[in-house]
Amino acid sequence: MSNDRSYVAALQDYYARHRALPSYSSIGSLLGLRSKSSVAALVARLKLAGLLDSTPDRRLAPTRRFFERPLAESPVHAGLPDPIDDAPGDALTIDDYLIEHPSRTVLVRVRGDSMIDAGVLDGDLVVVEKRGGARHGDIVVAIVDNQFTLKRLDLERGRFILRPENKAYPVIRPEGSLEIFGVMVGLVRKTA
Amino acid sequence: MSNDRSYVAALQDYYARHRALPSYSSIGSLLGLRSKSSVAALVARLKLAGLLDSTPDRRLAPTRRFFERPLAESPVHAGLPDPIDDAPGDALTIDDYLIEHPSRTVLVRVRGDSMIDAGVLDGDLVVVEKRGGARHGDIVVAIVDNQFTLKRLDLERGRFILRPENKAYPVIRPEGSLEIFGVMVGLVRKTA
DNA sequence: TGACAGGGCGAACGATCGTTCGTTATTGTA
DNA sequence: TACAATAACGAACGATCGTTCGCCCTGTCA
Repeated sequence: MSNDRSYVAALQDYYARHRALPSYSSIGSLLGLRSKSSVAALVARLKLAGLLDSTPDRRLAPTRRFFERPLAESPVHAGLPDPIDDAPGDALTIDDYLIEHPSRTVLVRVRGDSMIDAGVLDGDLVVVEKRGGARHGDIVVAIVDNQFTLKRLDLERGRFILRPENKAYPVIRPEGSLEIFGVMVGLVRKTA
Repeated sequence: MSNDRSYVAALQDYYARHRALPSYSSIGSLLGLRSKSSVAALVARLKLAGLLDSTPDRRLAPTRRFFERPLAESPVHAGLPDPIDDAPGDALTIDDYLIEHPSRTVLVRVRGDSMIDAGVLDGDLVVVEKRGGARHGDIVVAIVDNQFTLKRLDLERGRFILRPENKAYPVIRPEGSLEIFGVMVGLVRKTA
């Protein structure tokens, strides 16, 4: 029922505070349900609604939908979309949005404007997933002359080249093998 | 031991996949520890390191630190690729980095390429701080014809105008007052 | 070389978990 | 009014939880 809405809200608050879901009995006292079976029924409903899920070891876990914000009309400008609804909507945090494999992901500060035509500016942070296997077309962090460099990986006559996205810079044609540090999977910029 | 590092990595990946931490025995089989007491010792170490925490009902929960990503600040890099290892360089969460005032901050999806020369591409997420007071030079989200639009706020003969960062688009000269929704303070892009 | 500390093992334990089942109260519909 | 569906209760149960304890390796270092 629509009572469930407020229950979900309480669970969302709890999760936001602790980054974990409580146990059934804790849910109970949290929501004012005295019986664990009521909680079990609620959980079943929420699983059906696609808000909750179970991990492989049968622990309760929120789904992506759990984090979606409810549609709220902007009080001032009728008919105006609340911009948060245009947001990814399925991510609690930006980190979660950008980082799929935390253990393999690092942030690298961009120096220079050699990728400016790809919308990568000096000072930006690039989200890099460390892996060897990159495909042409990817923007990669390569190791050239013992230095990190961010370039577009491309293919030229069957050989990999590193192409800057700025006509003022030359294409890099590595001799021998090309060492790929990782692949750019995202970008973060802080303005002022 | 620095073995803990790989343990943490596995836990981070697990959490990224399920948005919940596994139980002790699951942690055990996940990490190759056959005894729950080994897991308990590990958990104690990680709590001491400030990576894990307990909820009021004694459930395991990650701390903010758990989500931090290493930041490779210097492009200069001598040894083999692993800036992760205890690099004095700091670590940060992207949310903390970008969002100073959570309650006033909102994400807006960019549509179109009118700001491409400012490195803002179609599909990017713009971090917007809701406030009326903007200064010329700021990139702002304005409300024009009941629609959000992202433009550079500029001054022309004492009047505010909205300047796209793309020569193919016209400058917007609002008649009457100009309604500012908020100021862009950051940008997030997810790359395939 | 011997002591020691760190990390892991394995068994045992009480506490808590989530499930199940039968019951009750309320509500909307036939 | 009768009936079905919904939401909650409360008790009981086996399973799993996290803790604790003692023991065993394996490096390190004086």
